[in-house]
Amino acid sequence: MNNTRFATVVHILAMLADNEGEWLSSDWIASSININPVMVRKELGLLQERGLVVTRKGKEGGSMLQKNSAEISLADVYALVKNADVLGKKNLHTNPNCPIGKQINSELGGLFAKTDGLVSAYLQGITLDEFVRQFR
Amino acid sequence: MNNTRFATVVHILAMLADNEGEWLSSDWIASSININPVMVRKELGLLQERGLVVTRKGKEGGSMLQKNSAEISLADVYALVKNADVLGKKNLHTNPNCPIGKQINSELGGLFAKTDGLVSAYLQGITLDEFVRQFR
DNA sequence: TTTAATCGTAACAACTTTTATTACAATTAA
DNA sequence: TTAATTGTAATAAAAGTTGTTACGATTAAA
Repeated sequence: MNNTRFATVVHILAMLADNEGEWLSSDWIASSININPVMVRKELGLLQERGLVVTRKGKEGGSMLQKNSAEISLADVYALVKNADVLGKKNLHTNPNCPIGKQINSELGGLFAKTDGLVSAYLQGITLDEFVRQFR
Repeated sequence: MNNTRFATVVHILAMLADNEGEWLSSDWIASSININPVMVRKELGLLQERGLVVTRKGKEGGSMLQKNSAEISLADVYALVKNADVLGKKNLHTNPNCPIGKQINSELGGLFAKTDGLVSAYLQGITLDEFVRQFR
């Protein structure tokens, strides 16, 4: 991946986990990451959809974790931000008249899936709680 | 990763492995992938630097494998095309006055390195020979 | 009831990365 | 000498990423 979304979402969740029971505003979180608060709100929207955080609008609004931080894994974050396979994209339009071109995408498909599975399984074993505990 | 370079380089190597001892032109290889031959030549240049292929210029020129396909692993390909970590980029400029902002990049650094290592180790165990053998 | 803070979201701009393409000098086998 | 090929620069086009502004809707508190 060539973006900062995983790092951003982990940062957001780490802030929430470190301030359990408090409504943190997107502005406040953004100022720790040093990015635009709109970017934070976009990610928070996805985190809400997945039931990981709950958000309250209006004055004194903000977000907090909806689940215990021991019940959130980094694989949840990965699934949220994943928009490409670990090994990248296939070349669509390979030549069907070439033996290699004809079959390679099916072979690459299997390889890509296994590689992604490996990463997800690894991240599944790391909870937000464990990750944040390192900060203390 | 959000590009096709891994798929492209594997395709190139698969073609060369499937035609051992023959000089394949970048045009010929490109026509199987259905991309521009210049893209193929760029990747071939990197493969040469790493001693994986040898290229001959001029008429009847082209490329062939320099190593046995059983001595080339997909980790070699990954190392060649890798330009970002599996989990993406860190947010540089995090707030040093925030306990999370201050430490998160060091924590993420460890996580990113372990994840990348996992992928490389997996790919290390797959040779080009094995991969190409699937086509037969 | 009013005010002020906050979210949600659209719209757009700026920047970076990726891919495609053209062109041509240098090289080499026939 | 010719024709095919590589190497590479230059540039353009497309796609992806990040930053920013703006503003309506919502909500707690004064």
